[in-house]
Amino acid sequence: MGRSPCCDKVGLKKGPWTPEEDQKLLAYIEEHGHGSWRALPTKAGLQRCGKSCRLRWTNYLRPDIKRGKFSLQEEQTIIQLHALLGNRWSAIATHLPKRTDNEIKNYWNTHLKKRLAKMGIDPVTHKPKNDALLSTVDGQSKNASNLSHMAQWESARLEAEARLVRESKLRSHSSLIHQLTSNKMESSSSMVPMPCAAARSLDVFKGWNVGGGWPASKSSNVDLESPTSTLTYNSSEHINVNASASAVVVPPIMQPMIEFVGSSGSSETKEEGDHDQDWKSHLSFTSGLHDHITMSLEAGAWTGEVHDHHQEGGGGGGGVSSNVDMADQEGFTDLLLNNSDEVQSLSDGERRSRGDSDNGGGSGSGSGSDYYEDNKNYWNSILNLVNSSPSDSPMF
DNA sequence: AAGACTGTCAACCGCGCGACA
DNA sequence: GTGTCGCGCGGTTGACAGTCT
Repeated sequence: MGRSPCCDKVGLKKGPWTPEEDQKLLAYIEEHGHGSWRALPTKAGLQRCGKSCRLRWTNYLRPDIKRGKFSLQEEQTIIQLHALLGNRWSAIATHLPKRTDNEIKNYWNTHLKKRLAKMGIDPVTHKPKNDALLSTVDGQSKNASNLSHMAQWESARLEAEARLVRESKLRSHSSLIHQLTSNKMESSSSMVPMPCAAARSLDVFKGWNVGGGWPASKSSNVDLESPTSTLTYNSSEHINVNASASAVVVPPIMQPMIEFVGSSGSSETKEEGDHDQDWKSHLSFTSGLHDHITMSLEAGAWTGEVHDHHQEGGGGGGGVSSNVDMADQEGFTDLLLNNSDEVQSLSDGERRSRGDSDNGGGSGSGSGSDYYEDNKNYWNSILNLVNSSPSDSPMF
């Protein structure tokens, strides 16, 4: 279709890679590492541009790539992270080890997007399509806005994680090559370990969830700076992350001060039913306009309010417990992942009540409540996903 | 059997960003 | 401060295989 050449140089090969080319590239990288991608093709004796080589390596030849069908768990992860991050495939890929961003992107476009659309869920907003209008009515827009703030912050945080993982991968590349050459014949048993940075960054994130949790901001020195990306978290177990350079990209409109107010210090997911009574948490965001927006998750319901930032006190200590009623999550994942035809055959109301049926049943008295419930389940499941570190997850 | 249609996925392209001189 | 280079990301394309008519 008359594409313009990707490289200035004429005579470079394009199109599908031959096994011989693969072998050359593989052999060269195993021996020397990729170094400069631009210089690689000539050194490796390939008639390709460096970009093409890089793509071939990262998307196909790399040894730490898992191919084949996506598991249900992986599908769920992709959907949830996409709700949070949008089309940031590389960031999503960092949470799916052994999957490439290209593969995830393809899978989303060919499978998941269609499935969501088929179910009447907007694959972009991840909301039921007819809720898009409802959401602008009354106070719901406020909630939507608050949730959007959460998403922005989470997005920034996950980007930072992604960067850390990438940097770590670079650092560990030489050891990967070494491992490659020494374990060449051991094939899949010699998988590349998860980069340590991932664990480290997720440790940071566990600060959201760990016992003791996030202390109140003023008394305990919770400090999230942007754009220098210094995150300091002082508590009995001091966690101090200085994600230097540009690791955290916080949207300029939002410099978040996260403040958790919880009644329990337990990090463990409470048994179903417990959380309704004895846990609550607040997520507080401080916007550039000094509005203090508090998201409260009390007794299983999201509420939102805006305070004058300067009048806000320190808040009590204790940890957040962003635990999620697993039944809620199941409702969510059922909706997304189970037999779509069956779900499709249900009316919207039926679908909602199905998804929420585990949640006390009679909550869906009106569309507004439904909206609350939908959002609650949806974001609960996302928070749960993000809160569970890869090391805790069965898939990592 | 053959052509049309659809789904899948590897690969390409353009753009933006960071590093460096 | 500016220009250049190299890299990575996300969007898009096109070849191929499978399915339908």
